[in-house]
Amino acid sequence: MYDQLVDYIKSKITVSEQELEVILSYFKPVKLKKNELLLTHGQTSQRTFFVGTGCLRIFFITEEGQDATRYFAFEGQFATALVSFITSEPSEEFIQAVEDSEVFYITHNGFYDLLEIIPQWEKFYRSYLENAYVTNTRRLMSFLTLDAKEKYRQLLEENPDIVRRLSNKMIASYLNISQETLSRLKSKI
Amino acid sequence: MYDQLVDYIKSKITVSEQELEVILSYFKPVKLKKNELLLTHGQTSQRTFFVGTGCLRIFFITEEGQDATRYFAFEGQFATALVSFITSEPSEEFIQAVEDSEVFYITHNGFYDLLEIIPQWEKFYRSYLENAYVTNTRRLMSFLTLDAKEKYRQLLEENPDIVRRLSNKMIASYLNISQETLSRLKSKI
DNA sequence: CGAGGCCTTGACCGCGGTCAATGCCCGTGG
DNA sequence: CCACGGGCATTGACCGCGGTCAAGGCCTCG
Repeated sequence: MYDQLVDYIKSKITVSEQELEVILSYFKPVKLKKNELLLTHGQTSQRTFFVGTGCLRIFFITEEGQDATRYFAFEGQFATALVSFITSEPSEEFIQAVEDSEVFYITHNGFYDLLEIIPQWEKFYRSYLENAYVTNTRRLMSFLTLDAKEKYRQLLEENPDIVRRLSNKMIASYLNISQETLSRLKSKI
Repeated sequence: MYDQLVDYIKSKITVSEQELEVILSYFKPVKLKKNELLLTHGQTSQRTFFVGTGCLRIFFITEEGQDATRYFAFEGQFATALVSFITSEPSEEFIQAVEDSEVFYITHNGFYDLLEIIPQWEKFYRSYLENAYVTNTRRLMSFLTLDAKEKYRQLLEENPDIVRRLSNKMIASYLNISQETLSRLKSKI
């Protein structure tokens, strides 16, 4: 049941079996129903999640009440409201299960304990941060350069899963366009 | 002459004098004229820069030939085309001196050597990545939620230096609005 | 002194957002 | 099992933000 998580960790760093056990002992499983929130605006992000089955999304709500999705995490991916996790300040972002899901979490304290206990964990965190940075920067560049249609095209190419699996509402929120515009785009393609 | 750099490093991590010397030995100074490029599109980002005097900017050019600035680094700040530095792939981004500048650089290889040699350097990199991530994510959120006027207002509050010191062209590029729009905004405030 | 770059201002217009109406699908309870 | 209600998707009408194009003035540097 922890297999996916083990595979993921081993794909990033080299650790002994003992170390692996220590690492795993910090992760706890949780089951989630669709739409359940793991973190809301104003709370401090104290946990990082690994998705076993289902899907989580990280999003925030603008002053006008629209939601904007920053990230979807499917099976085998990590996710958290990273800014708040790093700064320990109240989070702008929400974390929500998009479908019924089974996830594992490690607490912020646990995560930082591991940085002290397991030398390789620092490398794990490095890789996590690097990935998060690259993903986010690419996303920033897309928003600065692409119009609605181009954003949708890019999504179709680079993340067809998202389009296949999620509702228009979710997709529109991820592309930061209105549902109506997305609907019109789809009918034209 | 290396004082600023020393202060910066000491503010981030605790190192012995010997370690500090090792670290500094990896940094080389360069003088730059205004508009000089340190990296252009298609090259791999092999260096990270620390600004002693002057200002660097990181930007990229869209298909329509507009430039969009991702980051300004003033005195006492680090800067690089981080995505390319991390991935070792050709950079989308350019690095340019906005003014006559004096900077120090460390090469990608040097940087990774230090990760092996100086245990604390891993922590330095961690802090660097965390900052870069937080900055970029906040920026992404601004672009998703604010209109032109609000972006300008936010800039005035959070980075008045940029407004005071740089040309309208630079500011507009940073806010990702046209020079004309910025000009109209300024006249209204 | 001339040329080129930057800033400003006006005219125009297109992308994409909002509002509203309608249809569809699905889950829930009588 | 069917009826109803609520959420999601589609489509049309409208319009405003901000971009482009163009002209004119100013400053700087060679």
